[in-house]
Amino acid sequence: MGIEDIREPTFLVLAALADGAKHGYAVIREVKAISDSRVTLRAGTLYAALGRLADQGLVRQSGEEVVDGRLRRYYDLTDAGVEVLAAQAARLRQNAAEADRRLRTRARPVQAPA
Amino acid sequence: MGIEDIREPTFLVLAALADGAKHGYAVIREVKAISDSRVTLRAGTLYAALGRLADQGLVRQSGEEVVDGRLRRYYDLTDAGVEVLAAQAARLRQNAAEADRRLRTRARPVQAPA
DNA sequence: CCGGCATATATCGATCGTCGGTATATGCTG
DNA sequence: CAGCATATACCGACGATCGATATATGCCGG
Repeated sequence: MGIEDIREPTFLVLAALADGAKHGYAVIREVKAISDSRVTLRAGTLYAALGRLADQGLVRQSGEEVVDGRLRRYYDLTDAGVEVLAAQAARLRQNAAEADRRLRTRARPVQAPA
Repeated sequence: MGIEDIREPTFLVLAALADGAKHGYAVIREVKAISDSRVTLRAGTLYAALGRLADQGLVRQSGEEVVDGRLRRYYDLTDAGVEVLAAQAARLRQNAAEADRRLRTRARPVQAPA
């Protein structure tokens, strides 16, 4: 039960990093933007997720920076992270398509005669 | 925080019921088929999920039947269940599309000169 | 004819990701 | 100078899922 089981918040963290390295707080903002404000990550969720993803080799730290006296710790996807994100995205697409297909079947109760 | 937070197993239960009423064990088989054998529901997961979804008004019992001396308890989506499933599917599609878009951005490192 | 497997339901403890809250610290703005 | 955005991090609680177990029937192969 490793990298297969990813919940939405963790998926969105990977997605937020997909276009380039970001620091933690920026990830929180980005996830909110990506999800149309549906998902607002808690700090606890973010740093726990980053730690887990780092342990799984999907994310790595890519430098630190000090801006306005505040530390910024940057994170980025690894090659494995890119692959896993792509695979997960495909899975979501597949699940959504399957659900839609089945809903359409339900919505076609009687075949209208020609 | 109610119906917004649906994990993959619960989503697949709703999807399995989307094309018509089924009994519990059939849902387990259907979910396995839908997901290309990626997800094999545990009985505990299924009945807990059905109970939760019934409490939320997304699923209802639709009759019982005895086949070969074994009880079959049928479950079906409510109208609300259909709506929630469709909304969740849209969300998955959106998340997947966003991830793909960002991965493509990453994959375009240098603009090739004309 | 009997052991094992598929069918079918259901409950229970353990695990673990997420939530909500708290802590700490700096800089900007009203 | 109070409050908010920025920025990091930890901790207890919650709850969905897992894994195991229980019970019962019918079918099939050896």
